[in-house]
Amino acid sequence: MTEATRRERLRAETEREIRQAARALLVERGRDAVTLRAIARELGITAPALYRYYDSHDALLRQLCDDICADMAAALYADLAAEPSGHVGCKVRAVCRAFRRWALAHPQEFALVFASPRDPLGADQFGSVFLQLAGQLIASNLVATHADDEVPEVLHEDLVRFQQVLVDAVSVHGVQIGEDVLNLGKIYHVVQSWVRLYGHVALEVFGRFPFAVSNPEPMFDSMLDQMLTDIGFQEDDSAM
Amino acid sequence: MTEATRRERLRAETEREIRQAARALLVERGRDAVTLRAIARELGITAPALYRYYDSHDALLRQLCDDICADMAAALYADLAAEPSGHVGCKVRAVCRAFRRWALAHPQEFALVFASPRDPLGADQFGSVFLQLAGQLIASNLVATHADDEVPEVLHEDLVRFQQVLVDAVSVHGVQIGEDVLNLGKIYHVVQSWVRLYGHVALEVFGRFPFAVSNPEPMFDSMLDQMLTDIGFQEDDSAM
DNA sequence: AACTCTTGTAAACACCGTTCACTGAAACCG
DNA sequence: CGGTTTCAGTGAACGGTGTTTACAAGAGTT
Repeated sequence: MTEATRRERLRAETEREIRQAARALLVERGRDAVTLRAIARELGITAPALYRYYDSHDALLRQLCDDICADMAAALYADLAAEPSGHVGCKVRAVCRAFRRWALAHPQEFALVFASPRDPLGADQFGSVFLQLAGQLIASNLVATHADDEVPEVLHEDLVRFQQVLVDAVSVHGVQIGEDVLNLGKIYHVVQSWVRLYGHVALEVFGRFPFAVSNPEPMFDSMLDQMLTDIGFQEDDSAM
Repeated sequence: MTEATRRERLRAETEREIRQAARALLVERGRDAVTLRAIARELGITAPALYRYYDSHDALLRQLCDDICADMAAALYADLAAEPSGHVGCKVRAVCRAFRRWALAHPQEFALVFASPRDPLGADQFGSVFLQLAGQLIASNLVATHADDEVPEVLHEDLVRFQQVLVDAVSVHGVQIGEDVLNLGKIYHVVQSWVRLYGHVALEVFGRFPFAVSNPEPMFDSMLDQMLTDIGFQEDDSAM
């Protein structure tokens, strides 16, 4: 079972503790509290020892981002699995709600991952969750279709690339979908849905709605209904 | 002319320089570079001297936020004034484009103001610009109307409050609008527009689109068209 | 047993926010 | 005018930070 040497096990254990301590500091006392010395203090070692595990404070923060994304993905998949309905619209709704719930429950993590003017992409970061889900769910929605000519011609190039990204992301999980199923009209609405989903959640987490919303949840659900309608799902289960 | 005493003039001048230096540091080297000592160094004074002007580093950062918002508001108003068309849809488009342009040109400022898990509101901060514009522009759009019963009943309470906020914001500028003009359907779409506008801009600034968008501008314009259609403006000038 | 590799330490450097006792000049007042 | 108050700015200090360096000591290898 434990093929690793004793030293490797200890190292892995320490690294786990480092991540755990960093995460706890972020959650409990904010981004600025995630300090090499604070982490080391938590583990009962000295700060320079952490350089045996990470090249710099910044590298550790990047690792923290990856951990957060992985955890969020797990939470989203869990909530998706807990969704009893096989109806695709219900699944999309479940994931979107899970995203909002997660963000509200983890504001510091959300801010770190989703709202830092960082390196170009981070595509493999959080995106993969949504890519896979979006690809699968849309591929399984064979009913409603949009014509490609609904979307401006200037966008075609980018949307075709995104189409490929979706197909690739899904195929990693063994599911094959024809490109004809995932036409540009749908792709466009997926992007628009991500804009609205992210927009609402970020505004709520950062408290940047133009007025104090006493009960944002129905507003979110209402937006979800509109999103699903736009994307081509029937709305007959909008009360769900 | 200069009613102020010599000392008051010097103080005001120094405060101006502090803000200016802080802003330059934020723009050129990021949030973490906005340091009391760095600012003082720039002015040729020592760090503790800054405590004669601000209670703490945090207070200075808050002031910086306010400055940024004021500047952004000025930029938006300027772009609005530069819009030749009297058509309301064109004005809305101009302001939304100006917002995107400003955010892309000032990513650090945008991140500081719009994406920090801060104090509850900050409503008077950036919001006022949009509130006034939204109120005025919508009030002047007497053509298209939405029925109140389009929006879920659960949202009415919040939307009525926002309605009042809009009316107040506009009345500060001397414009009076009847509450019947600003019905709940429109209000709801204003909020939804803010969600999409903020969502797209934040995703673009933070590089968090699910794929590399080579040319986001047409996508933004396309979204604007959809927003304006949803909000009730005619789309006959969508090519503008 | 001798050797290397790895994980930790302690000391140091330069930077940070913040406090405090102080100086010197501007402003005020009798 | 002279004395006094107000106040912007200083220098030293405290505890905190990221990071580098030289060094110790145990684990693994031969």
